[in-house]
Amino acid sequence: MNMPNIDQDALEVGLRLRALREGAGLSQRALAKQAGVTNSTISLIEAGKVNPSVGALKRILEGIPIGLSDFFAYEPDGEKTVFYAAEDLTEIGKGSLSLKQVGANLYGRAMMILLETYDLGADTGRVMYGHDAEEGGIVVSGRVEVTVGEERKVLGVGDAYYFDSRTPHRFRQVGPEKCVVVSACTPPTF
Amino acid sequence: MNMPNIDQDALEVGLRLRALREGAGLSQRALAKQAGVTNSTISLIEAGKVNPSVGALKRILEGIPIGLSDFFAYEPDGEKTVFYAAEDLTEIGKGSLSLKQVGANLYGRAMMILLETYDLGADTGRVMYGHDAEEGGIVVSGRVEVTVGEERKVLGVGDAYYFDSRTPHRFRQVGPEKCVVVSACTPPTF
DNA sequence: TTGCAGTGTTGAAAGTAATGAACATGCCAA
DNA sequence: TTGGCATGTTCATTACTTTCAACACTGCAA
Repeated sequence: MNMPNIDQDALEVGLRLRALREGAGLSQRALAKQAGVTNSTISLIEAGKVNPSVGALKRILEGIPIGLSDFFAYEPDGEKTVFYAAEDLTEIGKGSLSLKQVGANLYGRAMMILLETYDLGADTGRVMYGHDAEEGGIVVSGRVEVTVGEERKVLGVGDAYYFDSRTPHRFRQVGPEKCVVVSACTPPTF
Repeated sequence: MNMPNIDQDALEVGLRLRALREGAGLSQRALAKQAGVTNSTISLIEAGKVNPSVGALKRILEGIPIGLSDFFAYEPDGEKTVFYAAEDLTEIGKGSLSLKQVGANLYGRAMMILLETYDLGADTGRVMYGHDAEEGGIVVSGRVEVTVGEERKVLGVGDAYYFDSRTPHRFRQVGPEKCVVVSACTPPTF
């Protein structure tokens, strides 16, 4: 009598919750305590054996923390996507640095692929990512000065880089034309 | 024993569902039939008397149709937001036309405010929005040629426009510098 | 009026999620 | 080994969502 896809949805929710919880470094009991539910509830949800109420899920997600909208932003339909038209890239950039992401979100992905466009004079400033991740890329057009730790180098077309995101790093456009870089990085652990 | 905010959340979900259902022009029974649940379920959810399961809510929303992520994108926390830092604007642009939206979504809003940046040569092409809406804006820098219906005019700094979105319209950057426009438009009715 | 079709609401019963207390397992130290 | 402490899992009970059927109401037509 029950529609079979309910189990499918419940399992999807469960797998996602487990990934997020483990990514946050929390045990079922730790998250349960913070969320005000029992560890059984989380266990059953993660195993896909129940179809949680939105209230329960909301409280649990608050302990991670993540919002319901972001949680559901990863929908099963999206995971089938393989090809992306150029205009379908998700724009996440700000200012003179344009970042176009392949896919609308990172959920379930091991990598984030970016098309980075540095306008003339674009400069990320010195940034220090706190999360444990790695990133690398290849320059497609223009030139960019890359500083990683104590090392500094101007990269041209075809040049590449790869480093640990925890190392302080900086990108600065140089030369007369915009710089385009295709990069990849492991996502921040939730 | 129960936390009082559960009822608050359930009511929030209910009010939102009712607004969306009525906006879609569906009766409780019509939506229930399409979603594979009973009208009682929808009635109780909308009244905030129950805390629906995600499976039930997902099936119901599919009949509207709207996804869970979009449904929850309107969160009570978000409605308090009044000020937005420049870098917090939501980038929704594509290609040489950058669109930065004030706020992450339109739910509960009567208007969408955009910061539009047209790169050199940027051109929207002739567009025809099917929904009943109105839009207007003021040029902040640069120059843009605007075509609305049979009328065409080049707007400079301080110039403005206002028209019905259903009228075919086109924006094309002209002159030696990028063009920046602050615009507003009424959102598509859900 | 009467009947009919539509609307949303409300009861008791059926079905299911959440609880609380067990259980099994693995790891580390004494 | 033994104990202790953490992990995730399972089961019967409790609590709640969902259903089914009935209800009250409105508008419209015969």
